[in-house]
Amino acid sequence: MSARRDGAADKRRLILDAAIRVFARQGFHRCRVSDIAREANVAYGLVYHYFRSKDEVLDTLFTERWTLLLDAIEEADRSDAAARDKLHSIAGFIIDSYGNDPDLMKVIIVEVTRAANTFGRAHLVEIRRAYDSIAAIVAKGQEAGSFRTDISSEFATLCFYGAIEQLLTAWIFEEIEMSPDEFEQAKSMLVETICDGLEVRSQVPEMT
Amino acid sequence: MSARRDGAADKRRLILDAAIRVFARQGFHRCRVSDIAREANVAYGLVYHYFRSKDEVLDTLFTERWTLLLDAIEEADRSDAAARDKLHSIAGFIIDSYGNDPDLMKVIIVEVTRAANTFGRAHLVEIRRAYDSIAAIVAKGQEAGSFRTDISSEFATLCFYGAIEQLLTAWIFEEIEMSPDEFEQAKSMLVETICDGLEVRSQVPEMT
Amino acid sequence: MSARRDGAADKRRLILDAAIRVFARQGFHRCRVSDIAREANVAYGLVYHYFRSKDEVLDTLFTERWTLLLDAIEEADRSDAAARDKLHSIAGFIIDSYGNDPDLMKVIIVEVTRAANTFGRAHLVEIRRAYDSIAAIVAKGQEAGSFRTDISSEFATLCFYGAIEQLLTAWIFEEIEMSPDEFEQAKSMLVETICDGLEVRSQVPEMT
Amino acid sequence: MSARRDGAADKRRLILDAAIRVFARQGFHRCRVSDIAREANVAYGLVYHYFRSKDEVLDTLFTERWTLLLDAIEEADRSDAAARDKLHSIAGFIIDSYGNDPDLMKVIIVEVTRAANTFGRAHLVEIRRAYDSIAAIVAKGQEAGSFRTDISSEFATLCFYGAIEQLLTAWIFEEIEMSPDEFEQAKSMLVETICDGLEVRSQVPEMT
DNA sequence: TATGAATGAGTTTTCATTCAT
DNA sequence: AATGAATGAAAACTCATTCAT
Repeated sequence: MSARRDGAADKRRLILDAAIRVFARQGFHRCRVSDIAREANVAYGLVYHYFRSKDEVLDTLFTERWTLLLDAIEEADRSDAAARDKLHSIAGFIIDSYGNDPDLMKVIIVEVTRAANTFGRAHLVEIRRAYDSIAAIVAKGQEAGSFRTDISSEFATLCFYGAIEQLLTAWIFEEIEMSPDEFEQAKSMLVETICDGLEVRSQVPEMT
Repeated sequence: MSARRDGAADKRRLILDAAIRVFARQGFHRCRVSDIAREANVAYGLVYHYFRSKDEVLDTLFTERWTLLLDAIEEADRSDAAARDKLHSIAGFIIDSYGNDPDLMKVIIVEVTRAANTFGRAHLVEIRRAYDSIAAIVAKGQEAGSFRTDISSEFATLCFYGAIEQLLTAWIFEEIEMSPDEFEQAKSMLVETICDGLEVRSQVPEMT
Repeated sequence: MSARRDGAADKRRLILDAAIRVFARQGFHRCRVSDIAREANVAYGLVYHYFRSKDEVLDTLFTERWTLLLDAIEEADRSDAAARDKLHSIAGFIIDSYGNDPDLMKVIIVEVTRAANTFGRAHLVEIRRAYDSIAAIVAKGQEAGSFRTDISSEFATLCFYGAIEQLLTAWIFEEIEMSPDEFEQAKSMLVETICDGLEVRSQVPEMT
Repeated sequence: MSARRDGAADKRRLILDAAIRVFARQGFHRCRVSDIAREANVAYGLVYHYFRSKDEVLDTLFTERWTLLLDAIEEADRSDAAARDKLHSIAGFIIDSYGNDPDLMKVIIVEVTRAANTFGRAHLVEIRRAYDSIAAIVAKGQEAGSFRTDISSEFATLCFYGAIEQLLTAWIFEEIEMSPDEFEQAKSMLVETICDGLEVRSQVPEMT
């Protein structure tokens, strides 16, 4: 939280980072606290010095990251951009998060966001807050006339977010290596799919 | 699998059905084998007479259902309908499955399909087979000229399936009660979103 | 509780008896559940099959025995004997209990009755019930004119019971071997001390 | 032990006093070293600067107080008073100790004197020394002809001390508030019970 | 003297699975 | 087929103690 002694090893951070790697590699449940400690090169008990429980380690990881996501969504919302572009920037943030730290995103998605019975439930409020913010963006797009109104903003949000998560899940589990270019393409394709749809537009040209 | 002694209580089925309820209620991990036995009104050991392990119970549940889904997808594919209608029928099958047996679908989605680290991984092949079949439908739509080709069929599939799953997840965890009508609407809105997109189509009428 | 298969080893009883020996030898806290299991020649988990926790094992041991004591006190109370004789029979019951099963009494006294901070507190109600019953006997003695009334029955009870417990504690920890005769003597001396007092009676005016 | 830098806060004493409160409140086992430190407003490690271990803190507390008791017994013994009065003064000292510092006496009784399996065993020698000194007083009373000789001095001591301890235990756990007057009464009643007995003396008067 | 981060051994409890009947 | 007692491996968590400043 505060700037600890510069240069000195911040063991708390060390533990958190080790946990990301271990959770990503073995999954939260298959990983013992001792695995985290060993990965962090730290004594067993130190994990409990900094965190009340193994759960709290994951909670911390999630909250750290999810806060950034919520900020990003809100920032996107505050801009003057078109709703479509706002969605692009949100998809972009999430995909870039994955690009920059795939292990962390894997943990967050697999262990929290999709773990509906355990941590997903525990963090339901925060997760829903993201949905709500996205829905607000869609709603403004509807008011502005650029988004259709026969599909509720909540429904649209589920589709949008569901598509993103499924995409990342595929990357994670198919262990697909993505190039920076491919990330950019994915962002665009995602927004195009959700905003323009898969169907070829009824070609008007022939009207000419 | 087969019709056992007719009329006699099929304890195996009893156990499977009890497992659905218990898994749905408590989650796979929070439920003990004894919970299943008690719910089924059956002796502890009988579960192990019919199933090699607790895992196998869930595996069985998943496979039973997923086979139906694969059949439904293939049947949809075999029809002459437009790609869009095929997608509608697939979404329809999944949503109806939820409508008819929400507990079972909850278990399948929460414990298998989204449990990327555990059963999701174990059933990756079967899950991917569904994706592939859907992707084939999309590809045919592209060949037929009704679906755009700048979005790969695999990518489109991820968006489509991700949207469905996110939708069901919301119903499950928000504990939203849905009427038959709302189910129908959801099917349509889903297909419309994915096929037509959220954006209002550039109005051509003025051409007239 | 019920008559289990006669002759067959009643593992529950086996565990309880093993626990008495182990608790007596090492003390409740210094003894691990695995020690009980090993002493009983039984698998670790079986202890938890029959008892919810290590605590429950001790609770059971205590309650089994304490119930007998309460019965003995009440039976003594119901007799027509003089208050003094009732006290004798209570002291007798406790001392005989020790004589017959010193390990069990050691456990009960050391781990429950004197463990004021842990199990003593948990069983305060039952312990107090014994005090109350004894006090009732004293009170009747007072009403009958044989016991002095300037010392409250509660106070008298504390002295009486405290003396017994201290006596047993000494036997337990000094590891004094007592012969049956000595036990009988102890009973009498205890009652004499409490009822007649240590001081020599004002000698013999009646001689004159 | 020694008079440390006068005026300066004697952290060692601070820790001891804090330990009394914490031990009394939570019990020795339920209290962590950090609880003592926090209660004393002192750094964690300082406890270990002054004491080798958590045990040593309790040992110190016990020994400090028990030494006073031993002194008091010996002083009583040295006086010319009757044995009965000596016992009164010993009971008085213990009861006053409780009156003046109930927390400390609670700790000593609950955690040491009655904790037969742990600290009671460790301090058996010192505890026995008190018994021996009391027994010596009784023995002198017997020699002087005021105490009956058919009850051994050791036995008498157990009754006397057991009664006192049971009394204090009741006060401690029933959380009975005692007034100074009641303390005085308790002292007298205790001695009367032990010396004169509970029974009404066989009335000789009628002989006259 | 004073601080508090760092260490790691120790134990209960859970529960899937096996097995004798 | 049916029962439920018996087995034992596995891991989180606690906390006394040490140690570097």
